[in-house]
Amino acid sequence: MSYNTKQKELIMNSIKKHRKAFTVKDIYEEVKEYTGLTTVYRMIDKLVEDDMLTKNITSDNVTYYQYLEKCSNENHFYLKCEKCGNMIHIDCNCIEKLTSHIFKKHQFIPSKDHIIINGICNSCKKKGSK
Amino acid sequence: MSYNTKQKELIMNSIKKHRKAFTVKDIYEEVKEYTGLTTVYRMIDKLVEDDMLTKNITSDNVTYYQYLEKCSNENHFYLKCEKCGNMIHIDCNCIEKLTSHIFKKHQFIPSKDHIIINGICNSCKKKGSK
DNA sequence: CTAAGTGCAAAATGTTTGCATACTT
DNA sequence: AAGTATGCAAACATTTTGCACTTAG
Repeated sequence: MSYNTKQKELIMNSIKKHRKAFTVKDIYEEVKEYTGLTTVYRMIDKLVEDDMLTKNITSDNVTYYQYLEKCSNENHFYLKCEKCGNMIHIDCNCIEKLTSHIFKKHQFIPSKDHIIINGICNSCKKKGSK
Repeated sequence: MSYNTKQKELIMNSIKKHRKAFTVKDIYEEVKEYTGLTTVYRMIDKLVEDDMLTKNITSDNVTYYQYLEKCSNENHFYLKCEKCGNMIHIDCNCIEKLTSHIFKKHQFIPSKDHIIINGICNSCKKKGSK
């Protein structure tokens, strides 16, 4: 049903190395000697389908992916910095409070896999305002 | 510094009519008799810069814009349905609780303009699971 | 041997840019 | 008149598709 290939292994290794906030290009650059761009796209698409990666597109149209570790708890809550693009994983029950509130009071099922709050991270804040 | 034109007025009217979850195409379709696509892009870009619109790109690469009303309070909190694409505006202090927590405990400045939680809305939930 | 995977080139899509023209003020 | 806005066509970037070829099992 699914074959193991050198290309898949290469791409998977590259993804695991980057883990967070990588682009298709990032991966392709690392594997292009042995793998075509199409294959990278196809594999990343499948990983997103299989919930191994999250896909985020910034307001300037750059698509970032992030490798989802199989966490022990189901919190996948990220603070995403609008300046540097970094996604900071937060393990805090504050998000559970919010999601259960949303579910109960607003009749909406928040997606637990990846809740993302945009903003400015601490180090970008320090670097000063634009 | 800025001139008033028929095109701007047309585009602005169309945006205000749609208000939420519209695409460049949606607007263009409405004004194309009198306005070119480039102008629509340029105007929407400017409105985003000026914080009159928010820009969101879904995981299948569709760019939606949303007109930000000048609300009395500064809550711009949306629940975005991953199925139907609808963005539901929520006026509830739960979000302030969360943002002040994030600010205090996680040294991160959440963007107040548009906080979006993804998930499944009530009517899509009722329609059954895929 | 067969199904799955690959990779090229081409197509499709969405967005931006250069430039000549037209419009506002 | 001067600065701004417009719109076409072309450029661009990213992603997808068709198809012949290769590879894993």
